[in-house]
Amino acid sequence: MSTNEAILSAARRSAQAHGYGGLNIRDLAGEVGIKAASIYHHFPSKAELGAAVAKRYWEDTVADLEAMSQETPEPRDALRKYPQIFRRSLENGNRLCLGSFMSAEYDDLPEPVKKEVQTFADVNVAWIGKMLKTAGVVTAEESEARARAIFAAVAGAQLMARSRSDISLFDTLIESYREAGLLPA
Amino acid sequence: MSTNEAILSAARRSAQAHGYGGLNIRDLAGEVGIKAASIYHHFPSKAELGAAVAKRYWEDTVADLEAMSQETPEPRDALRKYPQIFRRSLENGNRLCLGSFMSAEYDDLPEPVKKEVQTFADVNVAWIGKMLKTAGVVTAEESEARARAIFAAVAGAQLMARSRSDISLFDTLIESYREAGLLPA
DNA sequence: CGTCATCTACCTAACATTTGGTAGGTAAAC
DNA sequence: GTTTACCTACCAAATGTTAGGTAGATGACG
Repeated sequence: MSTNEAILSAARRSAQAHGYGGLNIRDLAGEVGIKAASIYHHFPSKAELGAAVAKRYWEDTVADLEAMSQETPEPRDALRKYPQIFRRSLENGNRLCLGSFMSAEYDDLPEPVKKEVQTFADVNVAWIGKMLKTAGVVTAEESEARARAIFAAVAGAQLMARSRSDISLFDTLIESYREAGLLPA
Repeated sequence: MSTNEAILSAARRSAQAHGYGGLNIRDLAGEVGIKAASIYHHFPSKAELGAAVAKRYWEDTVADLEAMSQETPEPRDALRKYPQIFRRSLENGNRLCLGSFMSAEYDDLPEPVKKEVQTFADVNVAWIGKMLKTAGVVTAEESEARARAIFAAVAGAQLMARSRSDISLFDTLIESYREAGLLPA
């Protein structure tokens, strides 16, 4: 793994735990095993690093979602697996979805970071919407609105589970969404 | 309004916009119209101030919820109004529910603040659960799980709407929850 | 009633630490 | 010999917090 990638991945982990505001150049450098000043050899500023992290985050998410619909061609089944993406963050050190954390911090985010955060939500909603439409769970007109609702609800579930450090709470919340009819059973 | 209350209310507004980490003693003092050092005449530390803010926040929420079930005795109708509490934060300067913001920051919160954040979620879930049970929307055993799901979903909707600075998005998300059957129509 | 001590609510001034960021150097790779 | 990848050493700003002081209100007491 190149140093560049090591920085991006450490920064991502930190940002998922402490947010953009809590992301700290010195600690970040320490985790990568270099000095703080060396970070600036790879990224011109914290803002640009943050934007790069957020960009890579949604790109990885797109890849995960594509892999998911490849492995699970039945859109209903793929949709059922969707919450796993958020679950994995919790498994991985009780971390939050970067998009959720940065949404909370949104007003204080540098402009380039804001853009990428928006895109993260967009790609999620687009994928969910496509699955809904293909599966015929709801009408085509409703599918985008429903996709947004699912995305927001799953993010909320992750937020709540995290504050209790309780992954099983996440599971029961998702199960409740299914029982209520928000997610396909 | 006493200085003490002025501090609490300004701190609350700031924390709802920037989080606990983004809450800043100097700026806070500036908004109240006193100097930073004077804050420490009223609160021993930022941590204790944060805890006081969070405590007052859920106390106010309890009062709002009680008023709501007084004004709207039919629990189904009261439940329908529940999202308004979150909507008001968005109306009031695109602010987030303090509980949501602090849930995101949870790992970095001082201990006294953590406790109050938990309580905020508890009182919300308790109220929603009581309404569900009284209204008979779901079985008594399911009502707590469903209450948690509703709380998490509404918080998620607020988070998403905020990052787009779009209150109407919040409304359509809530409407989607109703259509899907998560919230009573 | 007057005066003296105490308390309240604020202030100025500073301190230590943490932060993002820069200047300039070094040593190996190409 | 230029470029790459890192370093040491520093800076300026921001942050939570403290020390110590002041002006006015309050209350006790001769």
